Amino acid sequence: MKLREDWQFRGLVYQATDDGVLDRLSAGGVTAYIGFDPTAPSLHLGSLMQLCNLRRLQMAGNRPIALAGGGTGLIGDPSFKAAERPLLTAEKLSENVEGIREQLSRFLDFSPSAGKSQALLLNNADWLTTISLTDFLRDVGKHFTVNQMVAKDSVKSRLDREDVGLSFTEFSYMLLQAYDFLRLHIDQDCTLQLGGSDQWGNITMGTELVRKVTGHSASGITSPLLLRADGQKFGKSEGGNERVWLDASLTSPFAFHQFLLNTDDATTPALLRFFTFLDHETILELDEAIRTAPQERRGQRALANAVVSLVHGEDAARQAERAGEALFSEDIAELDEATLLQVVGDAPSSTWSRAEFIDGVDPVELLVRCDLAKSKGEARRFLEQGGAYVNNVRIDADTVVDVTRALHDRYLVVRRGRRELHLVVVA
RNA sequence: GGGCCGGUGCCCGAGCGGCCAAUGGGAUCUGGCUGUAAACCAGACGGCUUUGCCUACGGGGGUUCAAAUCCCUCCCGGCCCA
Repeated sequence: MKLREDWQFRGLVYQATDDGVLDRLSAGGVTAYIGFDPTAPSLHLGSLMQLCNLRRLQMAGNRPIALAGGGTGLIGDPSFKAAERPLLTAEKLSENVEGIREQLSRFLDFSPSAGKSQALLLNNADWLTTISLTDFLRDVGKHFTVNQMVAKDSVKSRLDREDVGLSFTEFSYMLLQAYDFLRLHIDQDCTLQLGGSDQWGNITMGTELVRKVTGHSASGITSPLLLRADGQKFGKSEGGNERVWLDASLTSPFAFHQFLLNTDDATTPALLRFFTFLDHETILELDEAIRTAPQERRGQRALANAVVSLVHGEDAARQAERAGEALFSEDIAELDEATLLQVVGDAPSSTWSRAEFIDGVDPVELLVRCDLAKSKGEARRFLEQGGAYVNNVRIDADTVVDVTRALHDRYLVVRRGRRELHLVVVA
């Protein structure tokens, strides 16, 4: 299977600078890079597509470069952002870069045995923090007009806004990214940059700079923006709501698995294509299963298992799946101790002394102390609305939670709503 | 530096002296239906020792019986001018 056909089947290409680029990738031997913003100590679901794409092109015999934005992160990418971002400190950034390095190695082959397609991780802080301002303005800035920079869609909304502006710092970002491409082209013979569709403007700045400085042609490919069926962004939300992280300590494999399992029918076929390495035949079968027997959710199951396996390993995926089944379709009180612990194993837990349960614990306090409610008011609300459960039995504000409710005489599985869990161990 | 406009709850955005913990929309959350989905319906959505109290409308100060609302000042943002 040629990479070209595979990428077309999966719909991985949103825009490309030229038609030939997929053929060159299919032939192998191309060096390509994707940038990752080290704005957090872990990559999240939004980066997963880019990770998969790097992996795909490496498997096709090309050389992937993952570029950590330790330098560009100091500035902040304004592309399609509504407002200026707070600047991160250099220390924080280098910490984050380390975390990301770890995760990348699960997706890419960094070992010498990969030969010519051995993956590379670079940090643009290495060159961006050392180049002098005057050199930069002469060597890079000279090649672009403010006119064309202002015309970019990625910054247009910010220029039109009446309440917020666009600082020169952020405006310069696109030049820094263009310079990255130039450096990688000169130092590593890199001829292709990939990214999300929001990166199109930045990528074309890079291909242009490479062409102007070296006379060589460089290419760019963007992937479609991941959207849920209702048009919302997928896997994260700008408003600081929860993201789905690839780091197991930030998003447990169980939570990750559950998230994917709950993907709506309309979005699942796309995610199977973007996030998995399943063959085409299997994917088409799953498409069919989603259409004809949606209640079985075979597509979602395959998606969740494939992605969690990829990110956390097959054992973790199996365990997450088993935990979900036990939690949602079996009577939790029937489980033996070992199984129960496996099921709720990676939920947050706390240990309470037996003495606290002699007279029973106030349900309000229980929810708050289990971090399932942010305040007592919120806890009362959950109880009133019927959104609180102990061992899958709904409780209300008058329920006495004492040790007689404990499973195996020591476990209370406290749940809020559909799937927020906390395990209380009675010691 | 000057002129003008603006800073309200997670976001947008009303309010412009008391009836304001603050209309409305979005997001979010809980429940119902269902397939641990979507759509839809219902409810909740600052905190507490909850018929009341406390904290909140950029920060500080003031006027007033009473301020998100008026005045002063500082900080921050936008537009225009220098």
